[in-house]
Amino acid sequence: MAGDKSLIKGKKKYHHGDLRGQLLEAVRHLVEKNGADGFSIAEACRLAGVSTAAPYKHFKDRSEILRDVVFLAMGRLRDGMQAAADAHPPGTVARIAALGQSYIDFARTEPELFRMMFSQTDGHRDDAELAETGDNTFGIVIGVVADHLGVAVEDEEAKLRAYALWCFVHGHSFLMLDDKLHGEKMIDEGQLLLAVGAGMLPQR
Amino acid sequence: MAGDKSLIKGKKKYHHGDLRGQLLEAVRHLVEKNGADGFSIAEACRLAGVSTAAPYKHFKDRSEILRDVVFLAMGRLRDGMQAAADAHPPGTVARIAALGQSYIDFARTEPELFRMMFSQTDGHRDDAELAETGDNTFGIVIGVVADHLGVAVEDEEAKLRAYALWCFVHGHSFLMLDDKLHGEKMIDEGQLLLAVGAGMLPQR
DNA sequence: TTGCCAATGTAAGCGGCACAAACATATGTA
DNA sequence: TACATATGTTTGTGCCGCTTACATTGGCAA
Repeated sequence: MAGDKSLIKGKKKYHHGDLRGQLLEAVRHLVEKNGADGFSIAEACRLAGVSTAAPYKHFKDRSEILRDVVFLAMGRLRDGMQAAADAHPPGTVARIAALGQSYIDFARTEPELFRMMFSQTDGHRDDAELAETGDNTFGIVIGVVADHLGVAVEDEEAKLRAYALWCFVHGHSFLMLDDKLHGEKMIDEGQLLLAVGAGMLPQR
Repeated sequence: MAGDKSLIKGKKKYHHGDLRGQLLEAVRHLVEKNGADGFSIAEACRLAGVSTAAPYKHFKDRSEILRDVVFLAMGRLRDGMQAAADAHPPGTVARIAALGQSYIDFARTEPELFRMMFSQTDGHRDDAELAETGDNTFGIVIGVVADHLGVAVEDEEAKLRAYALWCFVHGHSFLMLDDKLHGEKMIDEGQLLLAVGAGMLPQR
């Protein structure tokens, strides 16, 4: 019973236990550390303590590993946004702003992963599961915006405004990550979010 | 004189003539064809008809080649935006919208290159020339927005609105490339641009 | 318990790539 | 004409993605 599941140094077991999960975690960690291009499956294998061929028992190829890492991340983004929205009363502008802030915070906290989620130059553009998760997330935004407008979620203007909000928040996230303003503190993110959430830019 | 500079099949010259330019063009072509990850320097060498070691007489490493490709692209984006703005009278909302449309058109026309311009996970975030070109481009936007507001380009609100516009256009460009709306034709891009350019989203 | 099978690991090797010598050829200029 | 320099090739190294053949393990049926 002593040292049952613990991997005592040197006492490696042939079977890993949860290699799949460990690999996904290792890849996520490496992506965040070295960027989406600056890592290799081989390095993740070293982290997990297995041979470089082991991953191919769990994933078809490198692309599939990345897909799963992205899929997990998209789930976390969605859950975080849902929680952020739930922290404010329905119909309020604050609820809309909190949604956007949650999105931006994710980008700031896990920049390389966030970048990878939207840099899918691979074949994942047609992946049904990924698309569904993304749609669910956008659905949250539409719902919150529709609440604020007092219309049904099918309303075209709710969709339009939700999309415009998404564009704004998405664009700001990337420009921020790329430091396109070179650290200029010219914007009050929270205030701008409130204004955009309310449907207009600040007037003079 | 006959066949002076033309590369007659089999009659290869030892010196290439403009390998640097040809490589940049080859890389640009490959990036647009296969995506930012789906190409190799070696493949570009094959296109240019030289050995895989030749590029290192002109570029320090792969990263520097990509930097230059991106730099050229950023120049074209800037010039295109300037031309688009010049096609409309100063102060008009149409001028603002044309700027944004030019940006979006670039993204649509050269999607992979556009993506690469803003996926710099390499060390190019601190590159002075790149930053300057980007600043110049943003300067165009600020100027056009300031004109419309009737204020100086140093005005904080001009900057703020210009940035908000950039965020929106940038975000829409990426979401469009990633097909996040799955082809849903729910937005009238031109109209939305006009509204955002004027400083507010369409009211019911 | 025993015996076998499927799951899951390793070892070795292939081809491709980025990059580094060392060497070859062309070009411009004294 | 001679030489320095720029620009190309050949050859080689090490890493990586991925494959194939083989080893080990755990679970299940008899």
